[in-house]
Amino acid sequence: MIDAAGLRVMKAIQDEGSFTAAAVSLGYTQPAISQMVRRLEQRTGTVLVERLGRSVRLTEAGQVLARHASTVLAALDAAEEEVAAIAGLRSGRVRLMAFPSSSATVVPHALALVKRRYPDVVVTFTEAEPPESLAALKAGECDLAVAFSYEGIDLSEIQEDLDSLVVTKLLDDEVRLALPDGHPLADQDTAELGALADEPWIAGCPKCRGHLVHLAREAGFAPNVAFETEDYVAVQGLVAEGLGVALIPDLILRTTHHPSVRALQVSPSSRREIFAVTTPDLARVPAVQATIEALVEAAEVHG
Amino acid sequence: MIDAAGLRVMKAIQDEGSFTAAAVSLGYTQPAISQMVRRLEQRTGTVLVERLGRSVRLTEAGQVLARHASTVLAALDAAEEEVAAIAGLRSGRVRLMAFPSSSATVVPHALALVKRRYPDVVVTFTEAEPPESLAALKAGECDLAVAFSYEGIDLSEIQEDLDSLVVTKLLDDEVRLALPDGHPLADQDTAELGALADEPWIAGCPKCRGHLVHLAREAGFAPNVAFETEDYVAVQGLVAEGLGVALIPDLILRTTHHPSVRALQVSPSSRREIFAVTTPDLARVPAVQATIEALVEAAEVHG
DNA sequence: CTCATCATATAACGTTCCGTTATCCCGCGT
DNA sequence: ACGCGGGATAACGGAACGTTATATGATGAG
Repeated sequence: MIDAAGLRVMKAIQDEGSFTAAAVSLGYTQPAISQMVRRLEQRTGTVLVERLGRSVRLTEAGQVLARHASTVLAALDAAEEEVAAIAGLRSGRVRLMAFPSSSATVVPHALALVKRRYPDVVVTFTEAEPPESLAALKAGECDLAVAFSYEGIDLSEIQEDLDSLVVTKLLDDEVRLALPDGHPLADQDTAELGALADEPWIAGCPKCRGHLVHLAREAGFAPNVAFETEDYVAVQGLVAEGLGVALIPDLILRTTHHPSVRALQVSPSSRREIFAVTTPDLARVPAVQATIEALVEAAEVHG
Repeated sequence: MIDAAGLRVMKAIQDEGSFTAAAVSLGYTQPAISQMVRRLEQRTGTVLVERLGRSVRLTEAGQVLARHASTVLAALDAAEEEVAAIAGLRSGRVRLMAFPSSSATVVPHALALVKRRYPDVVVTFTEAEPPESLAALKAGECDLAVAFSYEGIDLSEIQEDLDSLVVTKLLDDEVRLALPDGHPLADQDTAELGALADEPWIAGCPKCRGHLVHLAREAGFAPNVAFETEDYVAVQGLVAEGLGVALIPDLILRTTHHPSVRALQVSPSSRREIFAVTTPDLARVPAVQATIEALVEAAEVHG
């Protein structure tokens, strides 16, 4: 019934004292104001201005509208400014979820980049393995996920999700074989997985364990998984003590490498892909875009 | 750029969880909401809603708009309600100016009527003689004036003003001749003015004095004005003491009639007209209308 | 007192906004 | 596989709102 434009006009009339002056101050022509007032008057069913010969003056009802104008216009401006701030990266929030081994390397670097460039953009960060982070993304609990997929295996499995999501490749992460220092193969650069068929294995997260099983099957054996932990420091500790061997992504080894653990190339080589995932809508949010860009740059450094 | 309708839509989407539900709650169709959101998004240059397969969810920027919606809509509703209250006589203010002798009779009665009918309409009241009250009306210092004009004299003089004003006739007020009790003519019902050519005269307000002079001239003499006061109680006191004779409007005599003062009809008879005056714009303001109506009714009682 | 001037009102017109109906497309659940 | 619920899109009509051109009325100066 009554809108912000009407209030703005009434306020201008009160401030300027005439239709013409109000029109100038609002960048309109005089008849525009004249008609606006007439429309307002017939909508509200009241007289809003007194027409004196030379100038005009607001009636009580007109003054009511002019008085409320400030409130409404201020709130409207505030809303506009807040949105503009988000659009202009002077504000904004990104809820990021990443899996543990990325959160030690690429992610902190990217967060630092974002913070340096856009100090007022807040990136909140939660650790989560790919299945949960993607679920959270779809549930609207996060805006951006850093996930991985072992090449050729469950990539196609997630693919069904990925076609409705925006995926940005960050880096390839070589999977290496971790052996204790005194192990017979420890001095080699490369080892075939089949040569370790009889060793006890130490597995990481469920997804990583799945990958191990897959690779082992291709090498012709079913691994004897003696330990299971998501903590790769613990994995390396177990390996160092000679309690088993493990597959460890290179990204982790570059961060924390136990001195008594040898890391060999696996043959045939296996890698996991790490990428940033978000929804098509969120991909167009400036703060999310900025975070993805920072992740890409951080990945180049760590690649 | 951004208007109240847009905010209302964003809030409805947030509250209802889908475009369709929002459309229903606002009484629109679904495409209307869809387009509204699209327009808002391209105007602000930001993504406002995430389209998930089944439902939608607001982005951060969208939430900002939804949050501000309450403020804006509340202020808008408040403004609308206040104006409606004025239109519905549940509120409103009338600044009334009336000349002294009316303020003792018709005006208080009218004010009581207004207060009884519309308890929340406030009528403020200031005493002023016609020239000032009409000036105040044109200066915007009052909304309604109760004025008088002696018939055939300055009526035409004010007429130039009155064609641009709204005049409502209230009543005719007979002008009577006040004589002291023992005066030779005191026992008559009627007296010719010429018979009092040699008496000392007591004049009221400037306008009344003008009327006296005018009537005397027509009767063939120039009155000897011995006293001049705007207070008609004082006038009657002077008359009672035999210090002079006076013309006094009947309206006053009906309120306060000095026991030793005789009031005769004047021949030829003379009356003053009492009317309510306002501007064409103000005449359409409900509270002003109501006050005029009350004045008319009060005048009928006092007529 | 008349005239120039300034301000509002009105008429006529074009554009934009914003709603509608009719339809298509997609994700999801049976 | 199919139906259904929900959003997007196209086409269209009307109302809102701006413009220019012009009339009307009040005011102040010569």
